[in-house]
Amino acid sequence: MDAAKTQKTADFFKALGEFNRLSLVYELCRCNDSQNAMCLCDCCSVDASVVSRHLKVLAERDIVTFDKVGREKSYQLNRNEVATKLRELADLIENSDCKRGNHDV
Amino acid sequence: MDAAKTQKTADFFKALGEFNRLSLVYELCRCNDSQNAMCLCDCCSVDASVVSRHLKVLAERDIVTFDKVGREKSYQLNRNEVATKLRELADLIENSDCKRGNHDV
DNA sequence: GCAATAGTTGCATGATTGTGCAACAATGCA
DNA sequence: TGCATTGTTGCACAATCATGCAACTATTGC
Repeated sequence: MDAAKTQKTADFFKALGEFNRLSLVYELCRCNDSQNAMCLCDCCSVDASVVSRHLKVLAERDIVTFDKVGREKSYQLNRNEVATKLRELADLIENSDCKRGNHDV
Repeated sequence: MDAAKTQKTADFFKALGEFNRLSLVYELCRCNDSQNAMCLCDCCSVDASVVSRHLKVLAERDIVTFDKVGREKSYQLNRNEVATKLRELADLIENSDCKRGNHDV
């Protein structure tokens, strides 16, 4: 596991590791339809600028994606990507150890 | 999803979302045997006090557990707990949406 | 008892981060 | 064209956090 990859994984977790950002993820998780930023503001009681910045972080980590339509940005949860990453780490943690010779995952 | 639970999950991710802490997790992941703190110091080039504090954070989140034997503390990764938590969120993210009526996970 | 080893804690510090407000750009609508 | 709506960005500020050092406790071994 090289340092760059470790850093990237840490950044992924860090993005999920903040209350309001995780609330946004849950909100997007609940609704199958994509939501615009103003709608997402309602789920966490902070300024719109804060939501904007949080969504930017989530998008940078590929946790959410968005389509720009007119003046609105429509966000949706990147379900496959996020679930896959979480399962990858779960598998690594559960299965890799010295005895099985799995040193380098 | 109530706020307290969301906060707890966020704290779990935050604990994994820091480079040196994640490196410690990977290090414990690689070796099936439990490792003492001084041994774990080698995997990230920071002061022993820093490692001590990081391990404390990981233990508070149930990511690692330890046995105290004499003056040494022997750490091991809480594989089941961590893998289960990661898979739970993966399942939630992949499966829950309004259409399936799964609002409240 | 004394020195060495393992680990923790207090303190100071620099960096990062979350936040609100105000100003701004861009788009839609009347 | 004028105005409302959506969203972003600059700025300031407070809080959190990662870190190193030094001092400390506790245990082991001589």
